[in-house]
Amino acid sequence: MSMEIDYILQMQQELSRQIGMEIEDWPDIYDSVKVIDVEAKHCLQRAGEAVTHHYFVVSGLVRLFYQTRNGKELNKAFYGENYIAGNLSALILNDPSRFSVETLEPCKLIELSFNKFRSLYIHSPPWQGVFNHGCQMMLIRNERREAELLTMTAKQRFLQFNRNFSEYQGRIPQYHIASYLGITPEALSKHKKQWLSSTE
Amino acid sequence: MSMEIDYILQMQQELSRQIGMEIEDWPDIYDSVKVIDVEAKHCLQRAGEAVTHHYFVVSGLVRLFYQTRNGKELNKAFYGENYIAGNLSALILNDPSRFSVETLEPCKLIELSFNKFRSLYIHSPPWQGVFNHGCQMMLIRNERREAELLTMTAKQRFLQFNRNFSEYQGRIPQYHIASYLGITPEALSKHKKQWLSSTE
DNA sequence: CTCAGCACTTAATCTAGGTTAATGACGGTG
DNA sequence: CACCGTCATTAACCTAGATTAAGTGCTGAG
Repeated sequence: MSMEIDYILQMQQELSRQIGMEIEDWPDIYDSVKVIDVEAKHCLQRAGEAVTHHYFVVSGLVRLFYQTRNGKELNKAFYGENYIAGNLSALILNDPSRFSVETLEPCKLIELSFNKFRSLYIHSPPWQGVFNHGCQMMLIRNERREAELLTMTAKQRFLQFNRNFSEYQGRIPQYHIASYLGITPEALSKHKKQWLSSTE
Repeated sequence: MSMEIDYILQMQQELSRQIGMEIEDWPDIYDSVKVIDVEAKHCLQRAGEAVTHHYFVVSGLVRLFYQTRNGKELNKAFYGENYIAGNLSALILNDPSRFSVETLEPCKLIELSFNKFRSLYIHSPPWQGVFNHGCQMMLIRNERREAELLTMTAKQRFLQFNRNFSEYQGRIPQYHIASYLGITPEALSKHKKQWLSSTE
């Protein structure tokens, strides 16, 4: 249990750092937070269902993905250590989730109650800061992604991916990378060598 | 000049309505705002250049678009009456604009100084509200767009476009619609009838 | 050790949409 | 009126990536 508190303090420090302000007075949230360990390939959230939790990643790696009507999965993002795999659009709109969330590795996560966070981000200044900063970062990220999907070829997106996600180098299976790029695993396998060897 | 004030009041009312709060104490901004009329196809912002203004659309229609290195333009969004064609990512990152802005029709615009808005959104509660709400709406919009680009075919995106932008029905030339969808005008022209006639 | 399952590769074929280029249909202007 | 520029259409051909279908290699459970 004292371990749990350590993780929560680590999260609060890390969030302070990310939003770029020193925060002293985090509200006590021990009652609405749980540190959990889950195996790889564990489903944390299913698209179309109501959101019950956000997840701060203490260790491990998770992916967010959309699903097409014919069952294909398209990866939206990957979140590793010290990031929150949250669902801001669900929080803003109070809608069911547009995407699913699944672990790629065994993970240690801090499970934050969705409803608790809803009241925190309205009433508690530090969490307000986390929320607003989160919205800004998501906006930037999504805009960059929009530009990539519209203006770049699969090859360019692949090279860009390697730069953007170098910190997760080797931890994301190739077929999940393909899915992030919006191409098939076969296409990525076919072109990979050529793409990596060519300049530009 | 009294006309100008009318437009600014209209803008403030409209913004209050959009962010869902009654705001009484808008700061006086008459000195950092200008009501301007511009012809169609007028360039308001060039990608890669520093942002100097945001634009509230009093009447008319503008488009935001990315540019590829080989000169192709990919439309990002269309903004009509009562929307702000702003550049939140530039504001957040203090970076040059990622996209260009151009009028599609003769427009009446309220030109808001970028720097003035930067200080307003930090210090003035109503503009803080506008900024935070704007971030949230952009986040939602961009996420929806990401999902569309990843999971839908050109046909599905076209039908979706007609639903989402029905308010601008007939005001956006077809080649700009194609560009928004991420296909060529020729491809849209070729498939349009079939796409519109088929169910789903 | 063996087998099953999963990630990845390879290759043949198919298709949506791109490219190029020619043709029309307007609408504005001299 | 004739001319031009802009947008839409059409058609012939091309290409990136999808689809399908075998295969390979590794790993982990029995």
